[in-house]
Amino acid sequence: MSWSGPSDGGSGRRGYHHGNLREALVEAAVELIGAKGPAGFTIAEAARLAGVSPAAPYRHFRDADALLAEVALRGFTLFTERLEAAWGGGKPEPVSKFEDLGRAYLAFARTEPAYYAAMFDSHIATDGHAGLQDAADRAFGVLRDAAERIAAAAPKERRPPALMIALHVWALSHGIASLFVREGPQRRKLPMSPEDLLEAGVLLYLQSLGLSGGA
Amino acid sequence: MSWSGPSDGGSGRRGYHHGNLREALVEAAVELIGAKGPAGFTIAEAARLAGVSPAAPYRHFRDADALLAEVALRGFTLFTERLEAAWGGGKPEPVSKFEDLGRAYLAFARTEPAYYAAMFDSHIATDGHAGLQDAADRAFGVLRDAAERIAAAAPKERRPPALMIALHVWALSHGIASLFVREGPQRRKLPMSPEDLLEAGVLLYLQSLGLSGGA
DNA sequence: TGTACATCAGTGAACGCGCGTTCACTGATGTAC
DNA sequence: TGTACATCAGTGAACGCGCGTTCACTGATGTAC
Repeated sequence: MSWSGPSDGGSGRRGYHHGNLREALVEAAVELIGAKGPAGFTIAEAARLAGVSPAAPYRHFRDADALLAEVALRGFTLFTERLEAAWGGGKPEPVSKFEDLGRAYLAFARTEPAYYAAMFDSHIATDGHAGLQDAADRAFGVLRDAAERIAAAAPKERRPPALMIALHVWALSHGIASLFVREGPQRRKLPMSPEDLLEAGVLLYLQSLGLSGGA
Repeated sequence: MSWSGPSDGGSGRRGYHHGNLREALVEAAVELIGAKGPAGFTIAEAARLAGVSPAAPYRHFRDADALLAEVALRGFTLFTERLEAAWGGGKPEPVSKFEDLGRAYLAFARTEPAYYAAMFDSHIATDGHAGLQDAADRAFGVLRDAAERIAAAAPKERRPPALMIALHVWALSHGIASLFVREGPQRRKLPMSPEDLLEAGVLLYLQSLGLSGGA
């Protein structure tokens, strides 16, 4: 009955050995986190979702935390890619590309709530999960590089510190994403989209630094 | 051996009946949330901490969510008080009191991490917990009123919308609190305190609106 | 003031559940010769 | 090319655990008369 060789028809399972269980577990974790938040996922349920016995995950992950950290790691990597793509080296026009970067931040929180939650809501201890801190640093690095480019437009003697700009814009983006994109009692109706709110905030901010055109 | 009447010496327990179990459970929940996050607390452990059988809490709370919602509710109320005290009606000088308001926001996140987590990290559904949304609204109201007072300083024909100011400042404060005050892989070393970062951001922002003196 | 009674708040035992983790095992895969 | 063997990845059964929730109960409190 099999026309397709060793495959079993799309599940990825190849008989007794799964073939790609590590990937399947990460995908399952993402799905579960998306459905119930970082607290609502368990190794056992991820195993079930991957169609495997509850002992199997331990061949690939030390414990639930390690799996969660892997999801966060991939989340930061994906996040970095999305931010880099949006920034695009700041060409052709840095300020408008900087706005695109902000929009990409919110878009990520919106379209990848599971990754976003694993990255920012799971409160994983960073030590013991090598690479996680680095991955988070790389994501922030995109923003910092962009801020450097933006700051460079100011005359040298009154150039604002790029790191400060990056921190302000990051915090504003994260705050808007947390308060107005995600669910919770703090969420409220806005008279505008989160994207527009962020754009207005960033433009006003850059304006006060003399880095953006007019009132 | 008892010099103090019906008390049993400080635990609040008065014999068979606890006397104030509802309060004790809320306090226990706050303590547990502070120690392990909103996900790491259970009704059973709160009962144990209050020195009571695991069935007792059900006389006071429908389930764990109801207890968590009560913590969040009290958190928002306390938060409102702190913010109001810091703002102090904007006297004597609105802009500097507005900065105090921001500092109070961060101070709350720092000194009351359990309440802060219950309010912003627990992802309680707001429906079914009457009063929670209102309490959150009142906290935001302090910020919105302050923003209105600040905006009123601008000439009428080019006065920025106070709601927008309130939303921007709230998001910036919340972002800084989430990223730089609380633990997690996203937290990084800052070249300044979160308080100074917020103050600089708010001043620059107000400046672009023509609402603050300076550079 | 005393007594009977109603109400209330907490008990403790019990239940079923799902989880994390371990263990000896076994089927599948890859490799040496 | 074939065979023996080592290694690897998943099995399934089992364990102890703590949780949420229920139940009939009982001790304490308050109140009517």
